[in-house]
Amino acid sequence: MDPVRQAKIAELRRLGIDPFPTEPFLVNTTAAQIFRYYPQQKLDFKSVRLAGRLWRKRLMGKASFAVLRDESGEIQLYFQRDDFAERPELYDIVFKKLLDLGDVLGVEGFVFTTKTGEITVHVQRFRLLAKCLRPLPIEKETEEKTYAAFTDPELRYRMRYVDLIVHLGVRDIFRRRTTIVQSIRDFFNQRGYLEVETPILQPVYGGAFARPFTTHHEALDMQLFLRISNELYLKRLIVGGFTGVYEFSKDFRNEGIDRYHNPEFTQVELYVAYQDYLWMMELVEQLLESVVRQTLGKTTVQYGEHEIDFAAPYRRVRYYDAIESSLGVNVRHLSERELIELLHQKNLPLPTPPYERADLIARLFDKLVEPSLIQPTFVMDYPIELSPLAKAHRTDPELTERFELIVAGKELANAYSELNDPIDQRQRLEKQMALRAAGGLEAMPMDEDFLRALEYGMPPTAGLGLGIDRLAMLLCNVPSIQEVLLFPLLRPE
RNA sequence: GACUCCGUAGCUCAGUCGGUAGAGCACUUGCCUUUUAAGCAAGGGGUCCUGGGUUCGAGUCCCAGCGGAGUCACCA
Repeated sequence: MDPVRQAKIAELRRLGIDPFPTEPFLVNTTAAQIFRYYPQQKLDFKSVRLAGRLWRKRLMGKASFAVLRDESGEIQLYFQRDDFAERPELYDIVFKKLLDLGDVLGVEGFVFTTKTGEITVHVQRFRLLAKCLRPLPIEKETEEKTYAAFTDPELRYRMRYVDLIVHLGVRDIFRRRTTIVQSIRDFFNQRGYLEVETPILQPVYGGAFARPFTTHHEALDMQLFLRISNELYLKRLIVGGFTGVYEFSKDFRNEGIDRYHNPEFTQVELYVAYQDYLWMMELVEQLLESVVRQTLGKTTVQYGEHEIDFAAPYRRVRYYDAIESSLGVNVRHLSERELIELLHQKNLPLPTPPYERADLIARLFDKLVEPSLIQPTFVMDYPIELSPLAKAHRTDPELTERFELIVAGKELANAYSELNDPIDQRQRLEKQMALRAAGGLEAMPMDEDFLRALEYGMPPTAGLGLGIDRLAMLLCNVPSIQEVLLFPLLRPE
């Protein structure tokens, strides 16, 4: 804490001013409302009350200017000594000396326009609502230059409250993120799908392939995992008779951190009975077009150097065709040796063993094809080896009824016609376990309860996972996931 | 995990060839009744990330560590 400011607290108390008063301060307008309505309706602004942080002081002799920043924006304040004739120390001492930038302040007065044309609140009374004991990194801007910008990403994320105070644009990002989530929720609710909550603490993890976080329940003396996915629980609900369920799911993966990955992240997953992945593609197009329109008021979004158009329909391309048109080679029937040769040719390292042919192909796709897909593109019909929870393709048993939606070179959504044959499902999971065991990885117990649920019969179902963080990155035009997470994971201080 | 860059005042940064620690903003004091990056004048403020080493002397050079950013790898 700043000793100068601590001394000011003592001085305020001596003057009978509580630096942290209890009484509420009722506001009746905001900075943005004043700017919007005052020019037409001046009479409505004879007695305004607003609250926010003291953001700038331009002190002069008997009159001074200041700037107040509230949630809606900034507005200039005007103080005159004459207004405080009964207690001049309120102006000379309290306002001029004891109030600091960053203090939370309530003001009362009338709106006017200065000679230079700036809409300003002429303050007649003010009350300190909370003292700010640490100096804020307040930026000063001119047309050419920004002074003292608060830019260190670590500090911004570690002290997000300061970042939010200082950078109005950061608040906009998180408002927009909430708009995105709400418009997805509205879209699903309008169609009658049921929002549910399923366990975050799971005795067996599944539904994706990732290392989990492990924890322990004392009373049951039981190992538990933070979910890496909620897929298997939502499918149990389809077995249970719901025809459409979704969940905004915070998932946890014990893996590396980079600008696309945080150990906890958010997906929305949707499962709809009696539908397939072709139907789901159309739903996703409608969903995204609608969400983007509601969030931005149009269907296009600038992301880095690209303008991306979310208006339906989206291009559709089959997995092997996408690889062929990108590399000029049909890789589907190449031998393992030929695939390794191709990876060498393209200067790509091999995956860590044990790997299958499909893993080599996946590497080609991930490194060479996916990054080139900028406009929303459905890549369909993935190899069966890569998709253990997806139904085999109706016309080609080596493929699955699966699509990923790629936007700006990154996976945004993943969907299947869900595998509902319990015998096939068991075999596929067993094969995955065998592969893990061969790679020396810790064995993952089979989710027997999930298989039991399937044995009771799951209707044919279309399932979708959509990455909320990635969507927010796109619609906010930010290059890293940390910018759309209020509190991204950091090392301890 | 590998590599590259970075770490100096509350914030953003400069610091030459190794020779007394700097600027702007913020802060403190004074003047100023429509200013606006307000201005003018004066002033305070440093574990130069940490620990070693080289040197008469290290913010600067070397080594190690810690932290951050980026690229790659891992994450089917």
